[in-house]
Amino acid sequence: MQFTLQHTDLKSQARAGLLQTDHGTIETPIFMPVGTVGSVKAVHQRELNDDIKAQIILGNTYHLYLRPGINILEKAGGLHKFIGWDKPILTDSGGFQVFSLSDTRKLKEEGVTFRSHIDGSKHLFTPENVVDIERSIGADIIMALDECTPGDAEYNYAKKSLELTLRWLDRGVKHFRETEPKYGYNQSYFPIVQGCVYPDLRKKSAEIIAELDMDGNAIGGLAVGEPAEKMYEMIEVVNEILPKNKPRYLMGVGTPENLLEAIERGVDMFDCVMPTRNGRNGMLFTKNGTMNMRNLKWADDFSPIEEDGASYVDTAYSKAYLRHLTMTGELLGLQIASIHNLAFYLWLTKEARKHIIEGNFSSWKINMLKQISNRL
RNA sequence: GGGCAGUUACCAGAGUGGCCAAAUGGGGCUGACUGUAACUCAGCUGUUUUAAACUUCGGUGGUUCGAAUCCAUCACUGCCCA
Repeated sequence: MQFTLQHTDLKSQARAGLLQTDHGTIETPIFMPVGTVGSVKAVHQRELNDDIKAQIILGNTYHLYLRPGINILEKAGGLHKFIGWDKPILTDSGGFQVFSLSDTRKLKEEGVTFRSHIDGSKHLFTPENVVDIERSIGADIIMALDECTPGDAEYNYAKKSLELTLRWLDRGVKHFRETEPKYGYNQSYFPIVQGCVYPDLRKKSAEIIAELDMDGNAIGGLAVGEPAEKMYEMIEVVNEILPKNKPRYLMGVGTPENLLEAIERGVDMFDCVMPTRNGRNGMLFTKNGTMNMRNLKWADDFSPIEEDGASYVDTAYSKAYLRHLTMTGELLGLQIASIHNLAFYLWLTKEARKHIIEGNFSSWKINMLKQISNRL
């Protein structure tokens, strides 16, 4: 994998780059749609490709390991083939499930034991076997197993949690270097910076990770309950240290505003369930602000979903129709909202990239922030 | 014509003397959602902007300290028998 920095903004840390993988080149900054169990919910691969113009999507190790299981994925020849997607894929390690399924997991030095949310069966994830599983899934970018520390964690807990994550990281990197990809193309292993909202922990974490000199680096444990200002502050602290010639991936973030603020602070890659999940729940993001499609005011608004929106669905359908689909629980409503939101997110990062290259990112961002903060 | 059952909020429907502005579900309104156990979750849904109070349970009249609940009567609806 190769990362090329094309432009760096003069007034900020924002950068535009190219990330080359064996499944194609990714133009950064980039938003990556989340396809947890091997599908971006309610969106066809063809729409993902042709309409949304996704360049890379996510899968999740924990979920894919439980279903369909590693055997099936190996028989299929890897996730790309299984799902019919020949562009890059990134898999999260299950670190987020350590956080989100905290009721059914136990952390130990060796790794983390989960109770399956499906049948209650017990499973052990270790830094090593997660690498193995991710080798079997065959994503282009695979993530280290970490503990995603809650945003409101006490210092002592955050410190211990970080130390465990770092010990896991050592083991994971070692195992990654000792193993080979299974499907004839390269995989890159991204370590994850933790440290909650504590600058010294974040610094320490970033320094150790910078030393490893992996193909790219991730910032995790943000947008998990801490104030947005803290998140921005942590990004600044971390990006001061993480190598400039490697892509930086801010995990699980976020709102359109979060994306712009993070891009300004030197982040290159994002993923978030927000465009798809909120879309399914009737919320639309547009360049003029957000809309709750269940609101009565759209009932007889026959204007396009978004005039000059990023997707064909924006002009193919009216607000009134989308509201109707949403209110009646029609599947088409989930599809339209998901396509719209993802197309908007991809448009937003593409536009950011364009303005970084043009050298007017900051003024564009200020204006954009104003627009997207509206409530329509 | 006779018999029986029924009429409760937007809809369906519980409640059969005080704990009832009235269960529950649906519908509706408004929020929330950040590396997806999420087509999910929360609040509100008689009126008065809150407190508190006021007006309601087909209509009218009555019994009672007190009625959605008991009685009388009228109206309407459904089912059954002619």
